[in-house]
Amino acid sequence: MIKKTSLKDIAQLVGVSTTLVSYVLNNQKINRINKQVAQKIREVAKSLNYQPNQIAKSLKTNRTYTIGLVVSDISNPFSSSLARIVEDEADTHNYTVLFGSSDEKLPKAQKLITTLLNRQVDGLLIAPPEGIEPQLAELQQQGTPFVLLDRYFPELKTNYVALDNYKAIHKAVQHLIDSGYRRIGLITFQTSLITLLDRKQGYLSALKDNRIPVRKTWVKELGIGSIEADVRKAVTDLTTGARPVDALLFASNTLALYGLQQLNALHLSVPEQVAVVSIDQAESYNLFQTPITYIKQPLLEMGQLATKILLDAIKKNNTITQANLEGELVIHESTRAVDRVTKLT
Amino acid sequence: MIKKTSLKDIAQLVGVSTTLVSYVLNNQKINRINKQVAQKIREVAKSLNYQPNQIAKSLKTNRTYTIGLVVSDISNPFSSSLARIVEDEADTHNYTVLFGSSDEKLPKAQKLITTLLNRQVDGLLIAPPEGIEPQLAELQQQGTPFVLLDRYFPELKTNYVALDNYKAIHKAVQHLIDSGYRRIGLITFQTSLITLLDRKQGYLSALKDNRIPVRKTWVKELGIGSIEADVRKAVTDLTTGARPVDALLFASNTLALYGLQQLNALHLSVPEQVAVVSIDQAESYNLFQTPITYIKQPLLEMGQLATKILLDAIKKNNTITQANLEGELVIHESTRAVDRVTKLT
DNA sequence: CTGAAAGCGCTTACAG
DNA sequence: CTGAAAGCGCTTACAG
Repeated sequence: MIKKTSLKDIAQLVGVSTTLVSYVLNNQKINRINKQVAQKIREVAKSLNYQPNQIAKSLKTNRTYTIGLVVSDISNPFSSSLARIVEDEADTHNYTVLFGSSDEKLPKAQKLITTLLNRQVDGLLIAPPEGIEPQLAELQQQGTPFVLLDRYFPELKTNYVALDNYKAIHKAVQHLIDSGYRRIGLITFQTSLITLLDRKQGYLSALKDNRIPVRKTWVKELGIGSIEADVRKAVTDLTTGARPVDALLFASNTLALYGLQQLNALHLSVPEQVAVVSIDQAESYNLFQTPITYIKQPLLEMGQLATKILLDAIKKNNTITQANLEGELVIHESTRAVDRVTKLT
Repeated sequence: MIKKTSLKDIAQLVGVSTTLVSYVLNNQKINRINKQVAQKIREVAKSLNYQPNQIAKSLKTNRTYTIGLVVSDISNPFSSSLARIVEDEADTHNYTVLFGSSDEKLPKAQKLITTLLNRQVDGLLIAPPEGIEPQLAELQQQGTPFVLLDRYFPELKTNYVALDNYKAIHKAVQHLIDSGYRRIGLITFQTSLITLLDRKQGYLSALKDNRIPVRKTWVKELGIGSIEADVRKAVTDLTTGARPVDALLFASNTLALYGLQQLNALHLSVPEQVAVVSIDQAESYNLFQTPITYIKQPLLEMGQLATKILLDAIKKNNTITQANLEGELVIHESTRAVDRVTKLT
């Protein structure tokens, strides 16, 4: 690697101190620097194609202009869409993004956070897995700026930006009921994350509000592990028993992706035999036989807001911001009201 | 932010020099250091929860253990899948990944590369847009390690890892022909990138090899811009004219995604009315009415190999590695041989 | 208007 | 077996 030009090189060539070069190239105290000298410095810097060493700058200023992004899996469309939004928003403020995937595993997430902090990121954007609370509390104590994304912990007073899950799901279930569906199945993950608890709660209370008794068998809570197989089984169980459900609610895009495949495999028509609602859009839903009704997460707003809150926090704004954004129910063909007679065939 | 503990803090507490602390914590010259002292240093480091400042280390060692990843758009499944693989492979070697999206735009890509280099990344993984050649040549001249991903420039002698596009598409078209299809449309991008030129070439020569005259109208080369609308129009044009094609080949996953939607909209059945092959898999194809035959890019191999080559290059290995990996044709229902009579209905 | 000097938190060749 | 010291490439308070 050829040696890059440094401030010193420029200083020597122009015959001034590095101090001056630094001031000029950073546009500081520019009003009391000799115009000619400044001009000359700029010229030489340009001709040598000077690029500041951000690392050296960081060591001195304690700012890296880098933020860390911890997602569950960057290859998941939810994460990667968010990553793109964060990237763009960060870029506006001259920040760069270092990322990592936790796979929802606590040790991985912990290690990731430590690694990113050793890299001296100025702050963190975290989609936290279960059990990370103690480490978050520690970050908070150390004064490390961070914002939680998508999930949060009610017992922790931290910045976060998430969907108003309760309301979103309540709305979705109400819509199903309004369209004439009564036997509504929910496929979700088994977890203590507030996100999914709220989703379940929204489902339960929407049923209750409409005086529809809930059946335990309608709710399938899957463990992590063999997700695809589990979803397929859950869909089969719910749709092909003696008293099948007439509508299915998927609590995440991954669940929906596999669930829809299974509906295809079972040759069930949507919504005639079973209506479908998914939380989280995915471009791919458009390939399905029937356009899917889904809860649209305000990803753009989530990503931008979270990034802004983080950058504010980095600038020593000490307020705590907690946002539960409203999801939009996008109604498509998959929840069309279906004639009861037809439906029972 | 509370001050983090530094080497100096530990040194003072233990009553030794920072030199010694550094050696111990980095396991260097450990055989000639007093065991007791070493032990004590480790204890204190632990009790103070010492975390090395990677930035300071980097300034001295000229190694950041960070690589830059320039993709076209991190929210595209191709990019994000690759990003995940790169992340994992990099992590194995204690490297972290800084990423950015170029949107296939030259100025964005240039700025990104500069930014990443100012961050002193040890090397770059780049999915290069058209026109970036001069900057790549410059990087090469400066001795900055980099590996091109997915695309490359024949006139530039650089490391790269890409698909053997010519062969892959040739194979796909041959398969269509073997299944009885003769009027094969290609939907691709208008570009000078070798990747897509090779794909087109593979298509043309497969037809030629089978003595099928090529019609210009069968090849749709779309500009960047309103991709979705253009794809939809291209699909409509190709499938609904007086002499429609009997098979469609999509040259990228984005093209296929929109194209399949349009086939749905046109109520065309696959493969009865038109067969479909796509380059690049996407989990989402599984939602389509008919499972899609596609060319499977060896993403895992691509990402891992590219990362390994880069890390080798960073370690001053001066060989140049160029890999054109073979794609696998995964045959599904969408290219099933269809009875000619049925097909013409 | 300009520069010498200290210092950010590390590493490491060198001396003892 | 251990430490003083230089230095990585910057920034910036201070002096003049």
